[in-house]
Amino acid sequence: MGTSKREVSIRKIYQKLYSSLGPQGWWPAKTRLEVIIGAILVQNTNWNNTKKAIENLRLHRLLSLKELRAIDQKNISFLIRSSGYFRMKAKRLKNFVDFLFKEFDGSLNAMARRETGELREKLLSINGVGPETADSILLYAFKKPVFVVDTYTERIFSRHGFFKEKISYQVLQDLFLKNLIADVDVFNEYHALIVYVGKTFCKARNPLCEKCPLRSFSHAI
DNA sequence: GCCCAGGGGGCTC
DNA sequence: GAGCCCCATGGG
Repeated sequence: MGTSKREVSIRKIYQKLYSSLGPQGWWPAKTRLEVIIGAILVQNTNWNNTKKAIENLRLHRLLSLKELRAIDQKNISFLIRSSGYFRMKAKRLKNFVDFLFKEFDGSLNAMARRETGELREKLLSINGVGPETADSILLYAFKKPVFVVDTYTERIFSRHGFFKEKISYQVLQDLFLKNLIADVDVFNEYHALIVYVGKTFCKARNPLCEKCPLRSFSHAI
């Protein structure tokens, strides 16, 4: 399992996915704050239910830092029920807003100017923001060159022989960071394409490998 | 490091 | 209509 072969495959798989599936148009949000809210609400939940919660917040004029700061947590939780774990997630939204006002005077622009590594550490210090959520925010809200890893990434690349045993978030992320040129647009599309393949073909229970664009990569490594 | 709670909505069987 | 899964995380 040579390093060079692995590097080539990481890039070839991206090219294959992009050429067969095209751009995915992520992140589906109108503003930076919407990306952040979506990243928290989508945790362990499908995007459909998350979308309903966001539209509910929009309907109540709550896609605003001022309003989110002012409103009671319980009122938020009622509106985001569809995204599941609604009490927890209302608290997590509040945690982020509190963090932003405490650290950056409520300014996403001020936050965006900080260095990526520092920002990642700060995001991870927020209760309710783990590595995947932090990296999604860095990449999709702040356009920082960070590769987002998720369970689909692990499943797909594990099935294609990149690793045999349980792998840490960091090691999996490094596999991509080391083998790709740091490019926000590529990182954006690659993660989105992986999610699409994971949802559509590489399912946990009934894999549709015969229809997967990556079927010819079954012995990639 | 493992195990469990958080939870609605859609899909499968 | 029961069972499973979904763009995770934190606490014990």
